[in-house]
Amino acid sequence: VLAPEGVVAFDLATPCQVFRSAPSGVYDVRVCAPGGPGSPVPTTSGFDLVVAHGLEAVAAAGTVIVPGVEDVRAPRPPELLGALREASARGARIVSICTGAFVLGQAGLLDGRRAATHWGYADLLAECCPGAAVERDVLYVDEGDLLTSAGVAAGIDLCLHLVRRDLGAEAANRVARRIVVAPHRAGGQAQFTERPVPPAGDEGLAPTRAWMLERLDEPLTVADMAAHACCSPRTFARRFRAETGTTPLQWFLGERVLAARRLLEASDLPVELVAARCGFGTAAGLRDHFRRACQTTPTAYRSAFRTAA
DNA sequence: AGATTAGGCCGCCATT
DNA sequence: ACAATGGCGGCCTAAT
Repeated sequence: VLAPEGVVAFDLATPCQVFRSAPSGVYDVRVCAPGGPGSPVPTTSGFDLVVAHGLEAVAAAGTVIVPGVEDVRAPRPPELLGALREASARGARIVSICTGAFVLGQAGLLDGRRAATHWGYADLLAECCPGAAVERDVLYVDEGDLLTSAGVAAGIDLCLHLVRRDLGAEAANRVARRIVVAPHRAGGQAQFTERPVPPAGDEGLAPTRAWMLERLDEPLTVADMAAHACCSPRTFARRFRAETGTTPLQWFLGERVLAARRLLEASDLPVELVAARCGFGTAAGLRDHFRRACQTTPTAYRSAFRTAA
């Protein structure tokens, strides 16, 4: 995604590649499983790549990613805006990174939708695009067929989110490992955390988070967590937000869902047991949070991503 | 599914 | 003066 000139998003070992058509500045991403449609290029990852170029590619793409633009006010070519509108109307996923949201705005795709952009441009976007509900403090916004992200790094988070949705948590983790970034930053996470660098290893609350991860299946309360961190619940919550950008419970629930996804992908445990292992008291609880995070049910997710053992 | 209840979150403020 | 803390009350979310 960071590649400035029409090349590759992640790298050849990942299941996702991005191309840019030179004149329009439109990226086209294809993610496809082995044996999928298009002109597959074999890779070492087990996933094939499909190469596509130009505005014609937008007409066929399942996902179109619009990268950041420098002059956000500059009017974009009408043929580009038209191609984006058509793609969207036909059901393609439209994605923007950073200031790419301004292009979507010009195409009218943000009206009535929630959207994110770089923090330095949020006010301007709201101004240029009065119909859009600009979310200022999130890494990215997933509206299903419209996804927008804050700065470039948040664009990586968003793309990982896409890979996770398309190919499952395991594939996303492989990509994350390969490109050396954190495996999962949820979209709702704040753009700013009080500490510029997240405390690594044994600093701050990291040990407590590690401790929590080992107890995903236990009904921990914030009071319990605070006790482990040796401070009051109030202070714990405050420090937690400063370090992670979320609240203790939200982070914990997110990790539980992630664990559930991994279990669903890698095992045949009944949903009831998956729920129990991941700290959801009941399968209903799991379904509830699962739907919220993944827009599907655990069973549907499993049948889509269960890796043949 | 809907209502009740327990627990979490956050602004505010006094205290350290 | 200043920064961090922790308790309280009210609103909101999650669990039952």
